[in-house]
Amino acid sequence: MPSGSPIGDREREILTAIVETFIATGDPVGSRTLARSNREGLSPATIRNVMADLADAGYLEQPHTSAGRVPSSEAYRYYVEQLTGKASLSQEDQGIIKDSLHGVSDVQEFMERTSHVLSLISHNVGITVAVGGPKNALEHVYFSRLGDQKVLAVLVTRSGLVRDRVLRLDLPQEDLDAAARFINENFRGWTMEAMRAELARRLEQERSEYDRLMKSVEQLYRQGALTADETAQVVFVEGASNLVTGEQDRQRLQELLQTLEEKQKIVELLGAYLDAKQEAVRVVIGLDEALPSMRNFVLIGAPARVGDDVMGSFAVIGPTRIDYQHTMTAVSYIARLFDKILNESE
Amino acid sequence: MPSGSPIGDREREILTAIVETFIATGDPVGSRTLARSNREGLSPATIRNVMADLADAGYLEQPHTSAGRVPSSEAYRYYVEQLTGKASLSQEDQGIIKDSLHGVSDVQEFMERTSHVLSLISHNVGITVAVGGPKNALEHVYFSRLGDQKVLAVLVTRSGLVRDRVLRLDLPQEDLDAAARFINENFRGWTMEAMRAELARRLEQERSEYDRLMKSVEQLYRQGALTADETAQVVFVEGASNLVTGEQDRQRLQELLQTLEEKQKIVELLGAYLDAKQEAVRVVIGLDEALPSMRNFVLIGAPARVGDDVMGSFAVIGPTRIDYQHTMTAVSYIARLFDKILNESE
DNA sequence: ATTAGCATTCTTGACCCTGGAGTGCTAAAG
DNA sequence: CTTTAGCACTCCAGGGTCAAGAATGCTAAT
Repeated sequence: MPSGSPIGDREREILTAIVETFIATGDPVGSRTLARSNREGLSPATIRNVMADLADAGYLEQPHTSAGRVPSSEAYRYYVEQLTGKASLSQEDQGIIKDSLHGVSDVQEFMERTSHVLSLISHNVGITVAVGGPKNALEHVYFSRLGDQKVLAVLVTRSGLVRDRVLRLDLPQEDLDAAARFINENFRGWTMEAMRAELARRLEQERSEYDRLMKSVEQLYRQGALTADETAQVVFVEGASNLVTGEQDRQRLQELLQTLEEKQKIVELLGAYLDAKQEAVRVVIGLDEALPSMRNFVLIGAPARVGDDVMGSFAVIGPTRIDYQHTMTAVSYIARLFDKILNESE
Repeated sequence: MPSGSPIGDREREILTAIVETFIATGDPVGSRTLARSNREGLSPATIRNVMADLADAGYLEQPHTSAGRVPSSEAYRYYVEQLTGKASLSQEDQGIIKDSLHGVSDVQEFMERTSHVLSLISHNVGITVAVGGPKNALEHVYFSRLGDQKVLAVLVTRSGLVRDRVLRLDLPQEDLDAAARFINENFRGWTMEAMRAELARRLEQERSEYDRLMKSVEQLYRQGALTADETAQVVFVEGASNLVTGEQDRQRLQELLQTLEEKQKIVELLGAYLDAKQEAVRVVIGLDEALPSMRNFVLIGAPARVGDDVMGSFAVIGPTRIDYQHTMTAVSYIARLFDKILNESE
């Protein structure tokens, strides 16, 4: 054992070889097969020794005594770190993306199509989340009386995310129009966050005055007409059928599909792991910590940003033996494309 | 054989018994089991004779020589017709529905939650489609300049369906506002269809005049800002995980899931079978004619209507051995609830 | 018109067996 | 000290056989 340093040169090489052949074949890999495909002619016995070391160090696991080795989560993490990230997306994939996203210019639609595209080119589950985050710039609001006691509030952000909700309010249309005009004139272009803060301040200040306008605004504000925060997400999950090809048994498969149906959970998952600050693609190995049904599944995702605003996220969920390099470049490509398209369209 | 009349009294009884036990157990049912559970003490041999007749008439099928009989599509159709439709939904199910739909008042949200509810209480796939049909009454439109050459058009129907799209247009905001005011003042409450027709007429008429307002309106109209027709649907498919429990093999399961992911196909399917005119629940047996992957699956659906306007449809898709009675009452209950809730909220 | 009896057919699950792949250890070779 | 060859051992996967069970169709008796 190369005591001390966790992994030496030879170990690294063998480890990546194991990970790669396992990803390719799906079968536990043994010393024999490895020896054959290895560039430097190492004998199976040598490899066996190294493998034993790696197993001790926690990088490999044995399904049972006389089977080959399977990479552990640790191994995948290590493997992913090794990846250069230099690869670029194949012409074919770029073509698929271009075709699907042709002419799209608003966030929602981009997200919807993208989840599909991601599932197509990754052959796994493509997920996108659009959050109406507090950093979004307000384009305008619109209120419309729907019937007795009901008001429809439509809120549009600069990037084209539309959020509508029905409120229980009883205001005449003219008051609604006045309130909308007031907000649009004063706050167009503000971030949701800032707008809400300022609005709260003014409402506080002018509390005493029994201004009709401000009263309407206050009621709307209270009822959440102006929120477009984390709870206002739109989630797209596509390509669940790709999971059937995997080697899970029925039960696990069902649990997986169920989990994917719980959009809320998915949003939390992405939210928890995809840091707004980080630019690049992030790979999360060991999803079962958050979601037990996701044992042996990984998340490859990136935040969706326009300039410095985070509009949501892109992700692929697939088995640990996913094609990391390919998926990572795909996700990253799409994230960059998103920024580019949305930025220029403003 | 009771020659002539397709099915006699005894035949009918035995046929329904077969269908029911097959639905309950999922195994091909043989003469022996049937004889035991049958109220009038008929011997297995007698039953065998009848079964042979029914098989000749095309109501039963044999997986293989020495297995029991399985109902054919014909048998299910016959069985469903026998159903009284008198059953009412259990308290429990009503509770689930009430809880999920509490406080919902707009179509979209109703649809979204309903697809979930349907999948929950049917233990199958729940589907809802909201179409912005031409019969919808216009509540109002709103246009907003998004950036260079881009306009966001928001169209709200009386029932709360919101349709937004981005157009390639270059008009100043004031023109957009004027156009919106014009449309809202003149056409609020009209059906989309009528509004579009009238608008087309007026545009035609006033063609010569180079009215700035009408020019804006025309451009918007041309770009489809005012369409909310069949192509503008929102589809919700929920509960695909329920299919895993079925006895399909991997391949079929995957095909099924893929089909369900193709929302467009689903919409067409519902559209093809759910006639707007019919009031009640409709059961379609033999889905594979339209969608090969849907062999042995049935559709139980009803149009979603508010008054006389069709807003979309509710449906459950499940295996032929679904609980017809239960599912039918559930779908019908929801369809009625939809009408009730949406009607009163207007 | 029913039913009992019987030979026949076909699936299903249990069981056994063998081949192949892989491991770990020991001892020899570099 | 590192590498390798050899070998005994373990375990899974697949194939084959077998017996049990469930139904059937037919014939003959009621």
